[in-house]
Amino acid sequence: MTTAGAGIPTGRGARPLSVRFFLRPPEIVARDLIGCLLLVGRGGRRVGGMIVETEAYGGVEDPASHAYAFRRYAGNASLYLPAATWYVYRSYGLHWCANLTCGGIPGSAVLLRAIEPLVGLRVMRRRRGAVVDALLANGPGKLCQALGIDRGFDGVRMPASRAVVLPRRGRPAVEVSRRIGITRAADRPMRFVLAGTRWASTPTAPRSR
DNA sequence: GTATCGATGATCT
DNA sequence: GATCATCGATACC
Repeated sequence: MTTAGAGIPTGRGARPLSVRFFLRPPEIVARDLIGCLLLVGRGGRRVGGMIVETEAYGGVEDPASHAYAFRRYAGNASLYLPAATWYVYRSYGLHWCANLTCGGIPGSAVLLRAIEPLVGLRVMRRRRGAVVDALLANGPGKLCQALGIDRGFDGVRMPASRAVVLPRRGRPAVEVSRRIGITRAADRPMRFVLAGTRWASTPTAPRSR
């Protein structure tokens, strides 16, 4: 079997995460996604890496969620689709942010915030421009740019040929902190970071806004 | 290393 | 017209 570093299986022996994996509350899914391998694209253009930072959004019960109080508009329809569906939206008018929907709470999802780049480094470097590898995918907008995730992924259910998540080995140490860049429900401990990683957006709890 | 600030424009009200 | 689940540059420690 081939690996992509850190003992992560990338070859034929690895099965993608099942839909059942995502049929749980977003905090559980967000924590368990840390250490998993995200792969996007096929063949020579396949890119990806180990998930090192996520945030949980509690759907209709979470004031910070786009689905809070059952809000519905054209752009957030995917949040209400079944678990393991991509919800991709535009942030600040120019960046993309990628989520995977969860079960337990309607409209709940996990925001993918950072990966350790492992597969397709040349492609990711080209997409991101001349930046150091530490800045390739250490933020939700940068992650989407490096992986080529855009609106075309919105509403697509996992696993799909265009993207898969492979399980991790073991139980990595995960640190919990406040979510980044939000004002409502900012105190909730719903951000998850692989302990000791240098690939997350910020190593410690972020500033409060 | 951490904090602050302005650009940015699609999306929503 | 207001609002950002951001980014990158800059200033400072």
